[in-house]
Formats: sequence, C-alpha cells, structure tokens
Amino acid sequence: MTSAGKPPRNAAQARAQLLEAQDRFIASWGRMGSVWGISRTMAEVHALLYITGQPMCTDEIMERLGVSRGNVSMSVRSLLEWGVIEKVRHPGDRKEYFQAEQDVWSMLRAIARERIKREVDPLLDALDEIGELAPRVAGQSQEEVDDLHTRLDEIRDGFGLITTLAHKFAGPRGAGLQTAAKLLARAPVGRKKSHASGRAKKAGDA
Amino acid sequence: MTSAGKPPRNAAQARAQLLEAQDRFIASWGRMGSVWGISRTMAEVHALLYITGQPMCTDEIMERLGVSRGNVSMSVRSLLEWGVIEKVRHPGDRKEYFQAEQDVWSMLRAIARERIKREVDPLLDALDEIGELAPRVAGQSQEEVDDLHTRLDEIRDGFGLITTLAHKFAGPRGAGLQTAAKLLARAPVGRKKSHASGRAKKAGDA
DNA sequence: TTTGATTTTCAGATTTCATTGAAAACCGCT
DNA sequence: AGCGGTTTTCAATGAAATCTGAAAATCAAA
Repeated sequence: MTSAGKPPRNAAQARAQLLEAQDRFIASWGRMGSVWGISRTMAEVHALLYITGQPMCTDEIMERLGVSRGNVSMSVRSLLEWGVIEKVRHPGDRKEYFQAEQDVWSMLRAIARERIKREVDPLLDALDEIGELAPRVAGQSQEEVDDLHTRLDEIRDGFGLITTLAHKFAGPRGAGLQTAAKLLARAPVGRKKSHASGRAKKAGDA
Repeated sequence: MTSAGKPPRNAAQARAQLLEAQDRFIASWGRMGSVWGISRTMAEVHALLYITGQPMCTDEIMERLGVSRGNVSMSVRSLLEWGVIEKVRHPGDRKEYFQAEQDVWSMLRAIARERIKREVDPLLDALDEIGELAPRVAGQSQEEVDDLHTRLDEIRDGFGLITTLAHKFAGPRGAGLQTAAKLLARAPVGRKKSHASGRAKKAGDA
C-alpha cells in the first residue's frame, strides 16, 4: 500500500511501479510454493519468468531474485522437468535463456500433473502393497481385518477415481482443465448460493 | 514384501499382520502429509484414527505413534478444526476420545476445502492487491504494464474458476466431490480409455 | 471448593529442508 | 586439442519447521 493506485507522473515512476508489482507477484507465488511443498526459489523463478514473459539467463535471474547461482541452476532444472519453462538459445550467445510457458491453463495442467505424480501415485502404490500384507482369510471371523480392507479399498477407490480424472483432463494430452472446469460449471447442482463474499471482485462466477 | 501374502497360522500372527498393515498405512499417509505441507504427526494421527475406526484417547495415540503428549494435543486440535475427526466422551471417564470421520468422500472434501483455503485464497487476495499497484494508464503506451495486467488477469481467472468450482463441489454444503467425479467420468472427451480396473501398476499413461 | 486427572501451552532442543559457494564438469568456439 | 565462458554438483551452512517435556491451566467429580 505504499504508492498504490496513484497514476505515475513519469516514465521512471511507472517503471518502479511495474517492478514493484512484479516483485509482489513473485513473492506471492513463492509463498504459495512453500505451502505446496515446492521450494520457494523454484516458485519465484517461475513467477519471474511468467510475469515478465521474457527469456532470461541465469545471471539475470540471480540478480533479480538475489539468490545463488547453484540455486537458480537447480530450480531451473526442476521447472524444465515440470515442463513449465523451456530453454531458448540466442545465436551467437553462449548463455542459456529460459522462458515460461505463457498459456495459463497449460501451466496449471502441468502443475496439477506433477503434484498428482508426487502426491497421489505413491500413496496408491503403497495401498496396493499394504492390502497384500494382511490377507483376508475366508471363513475365519476377522472383523478387524475386514474393516481394514474396507477402509483401504475406500481410500483407494477415492484416490483412484481422482487420479483417473486427473490423467484424463490434466494429462499431457488430456482434454484440459479448462474443459473440465466448463463442464462442471454448467453441471446441475441443487443449491446455487454464491460463496461467502470473501474477496471484492472475482471473475470466477460461472 | 517381508512376510506378505502368507496366511496367518494363528490369532497372534494375524494380529501382528493387522498391526503392521495399519502401521504401514499410517506411515504412507504421514509421508503424504509432509508432501502436502501438513505436519507428519498430524497426518499420522488422522491415519491411525481412520484406519482403526476406533475412538482413542491421547495416551493411546501417544503410545501407538511414539510421539509426545504436546504433539498429539496440537495435532488433534488441527484435525478437529479441519473437521475430519470429532471428540467422543465416554460417560464416567474423564478422558477425551477422538474418532475419525468414516466417510471417505466427506473426508476428502474436508481436506480439499482446507487446502484451497490455505493455498488458493491468499493468492487471489494478493493478485487483487497487486493489480491496483501498477494502474493501467489510458492512452499512454505502456506495453509492459498491459502485459502485466493481462497475465495477472489470466492467473486470477484460472484460479478463480477453480475456486468457484471447489466451493461448489467441496464446500461444507457442496454437491460433493463424488458427484463432480461422476459427472466428469461420464463427460465426453475425444479419446476414451477405460481406467484400468484394479489399477495394476500405474495409471501414468494418460 | 477442593482435588487430581487430563489437556494445553510454549521455550528450547531437534530434525528436516533449502541455500550457498566454490570446485569440477561441460561445451562451443578457434 | 586448448581456451574461456557457462553450467552443474554437493558438502557445508543456515533457516525454518517440528517436536518435546514439564509447568500452567482446565475441568469433572466429590
């Protein structure tokens, strides 16, 4: 709230405002990253590349974010693996430049995809293993073992369904989150109640 | 794969298998918790209460998980706030017992709800603020400022749509994730690939 | 109200995770 | 091949989150 809202008097001021707005976006996205179990720097690098839209090299990123070379290198590698940024080469320049995926939905799909891979898939694998650990024994009265299996199955079904859907809509060749969102927004749901005001304005009102 | 698959010879063995299976579930759920930015213990307490289905008191939880009293107290409080466990009182017993929500979908809804609250809502608030920080100036040629706003708006629209849907389907009175999942599963998507029945290994081939 | 079992709190200890920085590896160019 | 400039790696460091344990607060029962 320092110099907010005021129209810029000159080019220098306008530039300062732009940079501050960018920095704030970077900070917010970085904070999100922490909550997500993504390193803050990795999220910040992504935010920087996304919000400026420009290809940047390692040194520019280091300078702008004030982090070490090694940290940038590792963050950039992860982002490449996630598929949310790509390398760009300038002819006659040995540096590597990086540019963010500019389509938001494609970016969100990539993020969702990666999170499912890291969070859900390992759990499902574990559930399969665990199920085999305490076998149901026919005819024997083992209420507790039956309960265990019931609960394991329910969890697995739940997450299994979620994963299937995720792959269907968020996979690399999936129909797209946007499609899914539109389908759902149109879907018939009993109540219609607008969600608790919370924020001023929002574009999401389907 | 230590002693897996073998049918138990006697009651004691069966019990040991049951406990080991439970422990493994608890460990898996706990690991998930870390990835989610939830404390491992909190996730473990929840897993324990869910998988056993039984109301347990602080001392039982401490003993089973091998964690401190304070830690259990704090974890239990968070779980109560999340609405995934509830207090149970036994008449003539001063201890408090805790029991997990047994309906998986209701549980998943609660988790989704809480995560959106912690992860998405703050970002949307920040985006609104940032937008006001570098005002568009009519008539002036400020390509970069325009770009900034375009990108901010796109992100906000994306997350806004997701949030709206989340509230609609995962909210306390929402239609339910299960409903959403069913709608989507049925939805017409160009390619169609039956989701592997038993989920043999991985579903990673969207 | 008193009692004692039970829960909560929180400063400090511990553990976990992110980051640095410098050495090593790499790579395009001549 | 040899020479920088550039990137990658990783042990050491630093920062942050988590956990403990014991003191303080709470509360049902007598």
